[in-house]
Amino acid sequence: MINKRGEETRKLIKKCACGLFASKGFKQVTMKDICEAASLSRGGLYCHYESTQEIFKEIINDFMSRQEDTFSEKIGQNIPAKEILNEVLEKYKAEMLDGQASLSLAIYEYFSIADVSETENELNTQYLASFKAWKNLLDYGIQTGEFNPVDIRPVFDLIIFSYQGVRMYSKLMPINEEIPQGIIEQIRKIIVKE
Amino acid sequence: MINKRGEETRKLIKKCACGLFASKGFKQVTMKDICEAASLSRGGLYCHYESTQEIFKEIINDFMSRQEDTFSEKIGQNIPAKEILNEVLEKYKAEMLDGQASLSLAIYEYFSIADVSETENELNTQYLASFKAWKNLLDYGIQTGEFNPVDIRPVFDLIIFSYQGVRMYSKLMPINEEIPQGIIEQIRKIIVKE
Amino acid sequence: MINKRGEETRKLIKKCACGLFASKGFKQVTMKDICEAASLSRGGLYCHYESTQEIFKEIINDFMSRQEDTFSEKIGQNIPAKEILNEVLEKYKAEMLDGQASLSLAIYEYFSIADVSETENELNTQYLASFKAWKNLLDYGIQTGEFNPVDIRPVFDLIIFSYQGVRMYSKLMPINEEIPQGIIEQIRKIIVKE
Amino acid sequence: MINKRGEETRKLIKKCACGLFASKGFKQVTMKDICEAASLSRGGLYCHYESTQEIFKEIINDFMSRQEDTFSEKIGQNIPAKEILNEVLEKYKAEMLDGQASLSLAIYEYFSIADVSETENELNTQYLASFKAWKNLLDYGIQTGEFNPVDIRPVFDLIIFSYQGVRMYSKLMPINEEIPQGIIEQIRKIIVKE
DNA sequence: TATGAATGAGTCTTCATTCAT
DNA sequence: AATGAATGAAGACTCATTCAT
Repeated sequence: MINKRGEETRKLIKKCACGLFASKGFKQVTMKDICEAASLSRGGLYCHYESTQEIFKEIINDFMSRQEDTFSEKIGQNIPAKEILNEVLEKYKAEMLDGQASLSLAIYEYFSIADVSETENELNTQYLASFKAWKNLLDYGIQTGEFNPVDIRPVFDLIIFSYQGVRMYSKLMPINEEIPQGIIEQIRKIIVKE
Repeated sequence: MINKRGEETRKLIKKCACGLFASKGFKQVTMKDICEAASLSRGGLYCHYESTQEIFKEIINDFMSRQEDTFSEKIGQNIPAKEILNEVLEKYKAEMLDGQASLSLAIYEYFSIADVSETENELNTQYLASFKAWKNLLDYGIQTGEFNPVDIRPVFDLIIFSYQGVRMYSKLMPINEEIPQGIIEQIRKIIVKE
Repeated sequence: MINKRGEETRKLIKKCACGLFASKGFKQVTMKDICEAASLSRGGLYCHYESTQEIFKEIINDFMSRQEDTFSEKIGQNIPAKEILNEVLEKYKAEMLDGQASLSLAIYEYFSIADVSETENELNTQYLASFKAWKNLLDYGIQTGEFNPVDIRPVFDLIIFSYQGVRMYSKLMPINEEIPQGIIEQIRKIIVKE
Repeated sequence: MINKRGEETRKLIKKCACGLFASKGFKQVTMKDICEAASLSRGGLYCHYESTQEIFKEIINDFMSRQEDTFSEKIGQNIPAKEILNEVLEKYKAEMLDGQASLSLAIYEYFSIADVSETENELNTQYLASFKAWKNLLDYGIQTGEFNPVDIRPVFDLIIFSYQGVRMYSKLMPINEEIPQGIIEQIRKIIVKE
């Protein structure tokens, strides 16, 4: 209760900062930008965060903690693998198209700062978590006979990196709907039987 | 040649700057960094280039002009499509692994700076040039019966974006040889008959 | 006593601040440092003191009011002059050695701030008070025949300034016991007969 | 020749900074103060010096390198010890009176900054050098029979620390001529025969 | 061409100080 | 009395950029 006001300010800061990071990348955003966006004084911002890194990290953590392994839940409900796959591919497609809202560039910049990447390779962690989820889905689909018996790891890599590649480029050149559409169809072809 | 020495200095500047861009990205490199790396005085550097943007642009242009459509030459020599494909995939694989030398991050940063991307979308140009080359190769292979009659555009997208995705990540997390290897094999499977 | 708790807090603040002043000097200590040292909030500290100057002044005043003319009391008890002298010289020696606890540097800094030294020259007041005490002692010793008939003022100056000089240096370079020991022996030689 | 302009600027900076340090102490002087005093822009000052510490250090070094052991030269010329002593004591007296021009406070502050005093205890070095010079003089005077056979070290300490003590106080309270005069006479009495 | 001194703007960061609670 | 969020000013530092030489 006592720090309710503080918590709200922090949320506001993160919200404003998130918009800035999405549109400008990581390095291009300064503490000054953020305090202006949040209508806070210089010192006021420093009450809550010491640096853009700290703010960004918190945004990323909030975001990642919201990411759950939705596959396993659906697998437990015996939803057909094909259906789960379609759903996630549609989601990926939408994200590939939404270049402006994406933090991709900021994330890449952030993780390319030396001392960050040394300590905690959260990107790798996220990659592994994502792999685990996909492996579950593919194993499940193969077992139910809906999917081809593909090599899971390379197929996953193909999916994830083409997805990331497009997300990145979507901020830099016009990506029309055909590109993500074409990519997810290729992926479906590889995975789904027939 | 009165400006021979000048040309050499420019080359030196580009070489030094290129190393900096590859390791630090675009924004993180300052004119000061470059003149220190090239052992030039502040004013000396400004005799040749006005900004980091100008230097970077020239580096990129040099690089792109070196990229030629090597496929068409080989196709003209009737080299088997499979062989040409293998060669380029091996090259891609090597590049995916060599994170440090890659300008990926710098390129993304550079093109994400608003006023640049407005004027001249060189990235899109490069994408289209690359597509043209691959289309030639795939058409050729399909015609000779070596390749499956794939949908050219989506297959190309899958190749190029997964390649770019890995290149980006190779600067941010450990990419072992399996990943590129797995990806190019998947691609081969899609393209090559049997 | 309604402000008992307030008085305790003030004492705590002074105690913590005193440690900071002794180790860091005057200017180097901020209100922020003090509230952290005293585990008080910013606003909490301001309830009691307006500035570091105010705190420091109170510390100094407390300290000075504790300094009483102990000589005159002892003289009244007819304690031999030699004995009184020995006692005070031993005390001085101990203080010269205890560089860390000394507020010397902070005092110098504090009094060298223009607007302070203009108004109230407490340092001079203290000097004069100290002189008065020593004059009593030396007169007494000379009268009892224990001391040489020295020129009181210059001898006092020699004592007090060499004492202050060593105290200052004891914070800045290693002062071993020999230095204060040698100094007080020289002083004794000057003062005490034979 | 090439950096003549630069060298002059450095001298100007040191001159202006020296005045500021003498009147305000060390910590109270900011880079901003110095560039204003020297009519230089912020960046211009940073071209030459990185910090007030660096400037101060250079001032001190310049000053110390000007300090030579003038005693030994005069001893070599067989100038009477008494005369040499008188000369140096007069010099000390003048310095004790000139509180405003003195860097004492600044020096004390500077050397009380932790990381400085750790590495290089120049104050101690200076103390030892000064002792060596005085030892030569006193030995010489004792040998010629002009001086009493005093204990050299404690007498030196008495001289040097009372001198330093007065210099310090001369910035903080009114020091009239009597004080230094009285002190040097006491010292003379101790040292000189009769 | 090349040097390096100088400028000035921009950002970072730290605090004294205030104020609603 | 006490909290801690917020303000705003001061100072540090870094660079892009210019210019006399």
